[in-house]
Amino acid sequence: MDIPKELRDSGLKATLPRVRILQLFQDGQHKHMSADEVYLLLHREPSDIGLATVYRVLMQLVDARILVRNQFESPVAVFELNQGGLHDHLVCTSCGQLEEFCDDALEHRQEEVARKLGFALREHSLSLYGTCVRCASEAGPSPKIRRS
Amino acid sequence: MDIPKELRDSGLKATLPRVRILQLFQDGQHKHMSADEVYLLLHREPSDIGLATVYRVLMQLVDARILVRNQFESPVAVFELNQGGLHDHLVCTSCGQLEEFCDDALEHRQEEVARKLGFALREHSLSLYGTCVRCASEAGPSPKIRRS
DNA sequence: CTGAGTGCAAACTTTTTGCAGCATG
DNA sequence: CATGCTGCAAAAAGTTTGCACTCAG
Repeated sequence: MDIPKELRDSGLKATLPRVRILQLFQDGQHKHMSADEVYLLLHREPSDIGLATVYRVLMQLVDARILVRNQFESPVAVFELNQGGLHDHLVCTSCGQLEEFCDDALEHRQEEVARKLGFALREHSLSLYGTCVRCASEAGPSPKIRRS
Repeated sequence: MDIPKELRDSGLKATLPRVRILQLFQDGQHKHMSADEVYLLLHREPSDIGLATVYRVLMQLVDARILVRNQFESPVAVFELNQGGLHDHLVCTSCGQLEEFCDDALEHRQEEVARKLGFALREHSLSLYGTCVRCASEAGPSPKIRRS
């Protein structure tokens, strides 16, 4: 899809930082990125886009519903394309591998629980933490995630 | 339960900061607290417990499985007593009201999904966001949560 | 008594903001 | 060419750490 157009359709000027950042997400190389990771990727080739701009652009893209912000366990926010559905995550606590999934039964049951408690459900965030096959089979996988 | 004993059973000396902090949680007045809230509550009566100590104690209590750390939408970590089960949350995005629940069907289904994707599930974090009855009925409820 | 624990202040990390200049539409 | 956007640097906000002193066991 034409990125400048997509931006303009959302009421944003198609400036270089915005185009480059959105491109990073659409390239699909890295589906989940923190502001910092975006900044580093941008600067793999010379660029003078500032970190503050990265934060501003990410926020605008979230407001424009182009991206979604996730706040897994750590205090760093992580962004990804808003692909409707697919907002649930399964994180390997050994290697950090991240799987996405969308399960209708789960979504359904959540609706039900919320209704039972008198809430109108608007959003949800479900993250499962465990060990992926690869790490489970290895003897002592080095924990890259957090010390907690 | 005897708080000093509970601490010693976990291998922690029963020091004043630890006792007072754990007391705050067991009093049940505030089930969910950030480090900052704990610090403020402690200082409602004169006290020289430092914020750094609050953070250290909270971390130790989490390590000791007495507390659980939650990272809802915002970047602030929120702590609560580890009551086994009951780890899911329903947050009203208008007034901030927080309901806890535990739904076997959901837990079960999560296990299943994880297994299907080849993961050994260890933990999960589910947060539902919506509008509670009270806020839904009011005209324009003031959003106290965050602007995102 | 003695090491674990503490208070304070300073460092760190992540994110936000103020402002003067730049570039898009 | 006007305003929205940007880069930089500085400030916030949340959390962690270094160090000398204190207190629980």
